[in-house]
Amino acid sequence: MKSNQTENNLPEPTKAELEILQVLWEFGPSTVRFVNDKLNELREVNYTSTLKQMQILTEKGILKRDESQMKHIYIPVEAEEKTKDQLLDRFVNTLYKGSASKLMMQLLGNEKTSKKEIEEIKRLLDSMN
Amino acid sequence: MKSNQTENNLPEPTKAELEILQVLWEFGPSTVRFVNDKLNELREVNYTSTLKQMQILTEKGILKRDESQMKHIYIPVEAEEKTKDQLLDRFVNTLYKGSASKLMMQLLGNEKTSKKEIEEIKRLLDSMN
DNA sequence: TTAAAGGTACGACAAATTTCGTACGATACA
DNA sequence: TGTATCGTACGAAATTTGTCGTACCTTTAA
Repeated sequence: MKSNQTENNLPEPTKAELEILQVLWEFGPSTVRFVNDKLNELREVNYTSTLKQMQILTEKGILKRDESQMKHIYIPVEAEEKTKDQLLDRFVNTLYKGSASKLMMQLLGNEKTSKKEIEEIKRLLDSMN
Repeated sequence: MKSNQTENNLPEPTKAELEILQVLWEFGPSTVRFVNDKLNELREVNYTSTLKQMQILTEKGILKRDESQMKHIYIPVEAEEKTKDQLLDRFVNTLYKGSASKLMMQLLGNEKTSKKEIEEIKRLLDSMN
């Protein structure tokens, strides 16, 4: 048996799970039906597939749900920022040995990062002082 | 059938594949034995498992190999920077809707990013003007 | 009061990824 | 020259992840 846990003991969200989290982050606590509809704007997914995923996410402790009504309402346990922090952390560690500035360099060297974005970042840093 | 391709048509490296790439990036072209030994410093892996992975990576066109000797030498096809660019790009798009500055904010808000790192980033930006 | 619509539960299947056993060829050297 | 060692090839098992069919419950409205 292999356990796939982050340092604070939350299982790593998979790709499909992340898709669901994104919807919940964007639109707040939602029903399976709502999430499934959103997903279907991007690709075809069966309702029960989404349902199953959300049930698994609940088992894993990534989502919790309000069962007081027939239409269960699902809610992320951790705040968006916190989960993203974990993912970012893992990403930086994996690819850049934990060096944020290395990641930055990559980002700045990347042609996809626009001048406008760079200005934005500069402003951000200056305002931190 | 589901194809998992990046925009420039390279299959996405999986987790285990990434581990192998890291070793090759760090130590340069290597034999399976060498890579396997490195991996085993982190976790137990069977030699033939690593071999198989590297063969798959070669089939996918992510690695190429020099078969002129009995001990084949494996080499990444794309430069480290390029592959990381792709991964970073995907990461930013997935989690931050493509906004590099949003990622930055997350990075700066993250307690794991040290003051020293932040200074480093500032210097970097200033030197870009 | 029943049929349709919409909900959950859950086992089973499918696909992708990872790991490994076994076969067998090369090399080294006692 | 034979046997231990080290290499590759490759099918298949194991695991993880993703999808779906079916059963069955609840609500709604004719």
